[in-house]
Amino acid sequence: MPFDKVDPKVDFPAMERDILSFWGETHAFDKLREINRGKPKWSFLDGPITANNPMGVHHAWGRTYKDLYQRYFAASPWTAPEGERRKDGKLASWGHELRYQNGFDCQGLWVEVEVEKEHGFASKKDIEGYGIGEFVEECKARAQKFAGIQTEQSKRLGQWMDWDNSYYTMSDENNYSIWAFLKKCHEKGLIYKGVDVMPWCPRCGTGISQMEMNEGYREVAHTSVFVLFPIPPPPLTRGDTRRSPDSPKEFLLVWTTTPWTLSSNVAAAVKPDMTYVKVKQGDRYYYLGKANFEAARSQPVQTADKSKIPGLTPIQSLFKNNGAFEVVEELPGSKLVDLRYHGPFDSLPGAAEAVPVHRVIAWDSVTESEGTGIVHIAPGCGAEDYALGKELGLPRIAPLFEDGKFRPEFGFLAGRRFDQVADDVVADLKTRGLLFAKEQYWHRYPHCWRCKDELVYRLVDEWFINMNWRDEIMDSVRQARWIPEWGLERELDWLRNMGDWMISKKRYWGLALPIWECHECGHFEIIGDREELKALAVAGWDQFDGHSPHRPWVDEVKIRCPQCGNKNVSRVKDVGNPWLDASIVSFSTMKYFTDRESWQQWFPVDFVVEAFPGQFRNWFYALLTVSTMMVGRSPFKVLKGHGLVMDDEGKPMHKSSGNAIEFNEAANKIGVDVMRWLYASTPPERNVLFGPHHTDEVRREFILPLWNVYSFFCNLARVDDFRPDVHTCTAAERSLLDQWILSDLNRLIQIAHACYSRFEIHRFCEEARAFIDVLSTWYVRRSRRRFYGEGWPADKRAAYATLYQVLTTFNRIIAPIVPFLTESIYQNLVARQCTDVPASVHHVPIPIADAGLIDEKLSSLVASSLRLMSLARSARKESNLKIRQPVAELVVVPGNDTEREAVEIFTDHFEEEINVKKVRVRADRDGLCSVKVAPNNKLLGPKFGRNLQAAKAAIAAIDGVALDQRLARGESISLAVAGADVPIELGDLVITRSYGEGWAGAADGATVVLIDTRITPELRNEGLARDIVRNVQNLRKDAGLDLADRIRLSLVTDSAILRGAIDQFLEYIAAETLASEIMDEPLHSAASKAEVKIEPNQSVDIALVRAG
RNA sequence: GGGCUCGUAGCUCAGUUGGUUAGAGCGCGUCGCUGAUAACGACGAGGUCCGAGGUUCGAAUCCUCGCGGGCCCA
Repeated sequence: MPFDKVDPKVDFPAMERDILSFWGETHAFDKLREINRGKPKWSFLDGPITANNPMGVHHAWGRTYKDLYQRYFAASPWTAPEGERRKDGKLASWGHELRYQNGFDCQGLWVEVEVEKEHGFASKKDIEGYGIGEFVEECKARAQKFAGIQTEQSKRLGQWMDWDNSYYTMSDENNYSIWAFLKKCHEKGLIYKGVDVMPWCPRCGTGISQMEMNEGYREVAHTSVFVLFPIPPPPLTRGDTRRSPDSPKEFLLVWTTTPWTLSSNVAAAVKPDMTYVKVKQGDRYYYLGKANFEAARSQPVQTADKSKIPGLTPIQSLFKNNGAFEVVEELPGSKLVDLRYHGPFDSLPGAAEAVPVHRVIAWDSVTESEGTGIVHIAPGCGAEDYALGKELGLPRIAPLFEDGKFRPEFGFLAGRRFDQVADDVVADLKTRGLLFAKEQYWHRYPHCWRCKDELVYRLVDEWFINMNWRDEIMDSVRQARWIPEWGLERELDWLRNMGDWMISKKRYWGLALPIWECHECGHFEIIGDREELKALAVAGWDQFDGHSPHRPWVDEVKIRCPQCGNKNVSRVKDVGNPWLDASIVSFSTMKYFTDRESWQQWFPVDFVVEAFPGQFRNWFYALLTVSTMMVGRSPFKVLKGHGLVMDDEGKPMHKSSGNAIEFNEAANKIGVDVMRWLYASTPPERNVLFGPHHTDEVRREFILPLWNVYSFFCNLARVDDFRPDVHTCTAAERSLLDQWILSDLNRLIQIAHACYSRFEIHRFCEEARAFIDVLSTWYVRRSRRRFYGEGWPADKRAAYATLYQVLTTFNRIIAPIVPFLTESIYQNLVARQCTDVPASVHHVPIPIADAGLIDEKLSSLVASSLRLMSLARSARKESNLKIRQPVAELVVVPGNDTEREAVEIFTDHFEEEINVKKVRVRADRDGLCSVKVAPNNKLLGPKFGRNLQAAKAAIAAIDGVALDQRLARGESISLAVAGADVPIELGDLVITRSYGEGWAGAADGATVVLIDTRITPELRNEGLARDIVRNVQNLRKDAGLDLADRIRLSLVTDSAILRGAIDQFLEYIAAETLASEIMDEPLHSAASKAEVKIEPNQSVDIALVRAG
């Protein structure tokens, strides 16, 4: 069957869609699995994608890696790079059996938030009013819907996966598996219910874990206040009439950025070894830190628009604003400790517990740089405050409900949200004379990562896994290979610093924590699976049976307390932290609980790959933790992380900033092969910039050159009826360039195996790009005339056979990266031409290198000639003679033996490429040039040390030409510096040369290339003839003529010079332009004609028409 | 606040144990080449190597201190 015609201007996205249909119709993926069934296993575990929105292009990076490595190992030789070769040359052992299981992350707050948005819900009350069951079903449906959309998008990306077998973290299997894990933790006594002050989202009504909090910091302004804590005067002594007992005149000056927490003040902290001052203003005395008092202050955050953020007034200036003051005493903080004071809101019933215990306490974390040096402590409202209060046994006042509103016992604050009371707190303090100053304070404050509401620190009950076994997890971490390497240290660092794992969330859509807690005696049970629950159930099983283990159904089940016999023990209302859902998948999805034998064959997995921002503390962490608990080892052998996708300008892509690119849009516009190549070629630890600029570059520098070589080959092969099985050649028939390109090809195959198998694909991409560049701009460029002749002489067969082999082999080794393009090429070049070949390129084993074809010497000869060629072009440029103008001679003074040999071997190529009549090699430079001598500091530095400057001066005085000749004769040279004669060697000097009349040159290092610039009349005529040929060719092309069409050509000119050139080179012109006839009179029937100015005042009228 | 890391051309980035005139790709300009090419080639313009000190004959490179960005932790 002839080759299909290849359109050089192909529509890649359309071609990709055709290939997708082809794969579908031929069941190409199923076929591949069939081929590989029973082969050694290669195990990959997919990190689940959040099934909550359609994919963006940033999802495609990781998914490109996942697909390309799976495609590689599905067709790789077992022992890369050598493999095993059978007698018939085919690979004996290749390919692996894979699982191809994709994962969807379905449960969690992010889905809830979207469903809430659809209904316009503002709080948890709305959800409960709507019905938890309904709500949960809608969350399920949403996850299902977007899993479907993402599946279609992933297929478009080219991912070959067992889509019908995708796992969903919301599945019963997954949820019950987590129950088993939690039970195991409980058996080791690691699960506990903790009270903690933690970040809390009042809108979502849930605690926010440490890992989540890190994602939500934003810069905001808060009203901060300087507030006075009055110090009650000591009891009156006899005769003292100056003070009245109920109006204190001494105050602690306290600063806080969260005025609402003053309602819950318990203590005030100072640093004992810090210096404090007592400042007198009017009849009042104020205590505060000395350094704090004197320091300049600045906002912790800056924005681009500085005018938006006012500076902070130094405390000293705040005093100045109120009139004269003086520092009357300096004292250490320790003197303030134990001082009693009146709290700012002691009259509120809710604060009553604290009133009798208000005092100054010692705390080392107080700083001289922030606030006043006296810190307001509210153990119910802040994490550090809580820790300190716990240590000292202080009472904890928790003023807020779940929704962030004050409890009724907080007087004028009752029922109002914490973030809306600052002004009233300030006003109230002011009325009572306790406000010293207020200001707008800019800082980074945590916000809910999903709904963006401000977080608040709140005293809550949550469930935790004690992580005191972190050392075991660290051992697991060390079992894996981390790419990039620093990932290992990063993960260990996280494990060292992390707190206990908070696994509860006060929400609706998620894992139902299997904790049944008895409110009579406080005992709690952790249920390990559904059967266990059924066995323990004393009520509610019927309502639950038939439902997934989710709220609200599972909440119906009551058990009997094994400790106190209470028959009404309910599940805690909490759902699980969503990272639990994804943490278990190396067990749940791989059938640890249901088919242990199969699990053992796939675990630990060979490879996982995900974007690393966040995952060190999320999925990687969760996966390692669970696996270490379950089986005491890392669940993966190799972990690869990659960076973020940025926009064209390097800014992070965000839906909200409007620079995110939808996957579908990009796929339809630029095609996915381009996208995949861009991702594969980016070093994983870097962020990738994604945008028209970068995708165009990929298309231009890789995809198009490949396509062009392919279309060049194919379109010629079609006309010539090339048959790969018939038109073969022997090794001896191959030209040097053929041997060279096969050598480079085989070297590239070696690199390919090394890079794929070590998961360093970007290195291979760079090599492949360089290969295509040199194939296109050198091999094909220099070989194309070999394809043009009639019949099948040996050289033409060699050219065809070689390029065919290069294209098909190269195509196979890049196929995992660009599966569409390569399938299209394979179908045309191989599948349609040969019988008994696999139906898809992805069914073909990836070839191994033939080391016997690798010729390092030849590669360096070609590299040298490319370098010389470049120098020669540079010399031509110097001569101002365009390349169409032939010149008499090219002289090369080689810099080394390889260059000498390259010129001798590739003389023909030099003549054609540089358009010279003769190429000559000269051994020496005598008489060619003048010489300049400069010092080589690298060698002379150590030799002369501090006399280097003097040595340089001596060298500047040397006569270059004489020195050059002496060196060429091998004489020794010495330099008189600072009274000593120091011998000089050849390398100590840098020698540059310039050239004489009639020659133009270029040099690099020891290499010199010269062009004879003297043009004889004959050379000039030939140059003009080439100009004419070129213009005729343009006209042919414009006229839409086919390569092989013959023409009748008319060349009319009144220029004697051009006439002479035409007459002299008539045959040459006719041959080059396929003109069967050249006339010197107008051709009136011509379809194409043009007047062309060859040189100033030298024009020719060209007209042509297809002959016969 | 602590740790890590980065700062080089308009942009994205190389730059080896310190050593000649600091490079590449993209973009820009000039010229050239082309019947596979949406290309390609030659040349050119474009640099406070973040700043200030120090070590050294010599610093983009090593040291110290700043400034700025990123990441991680608090």
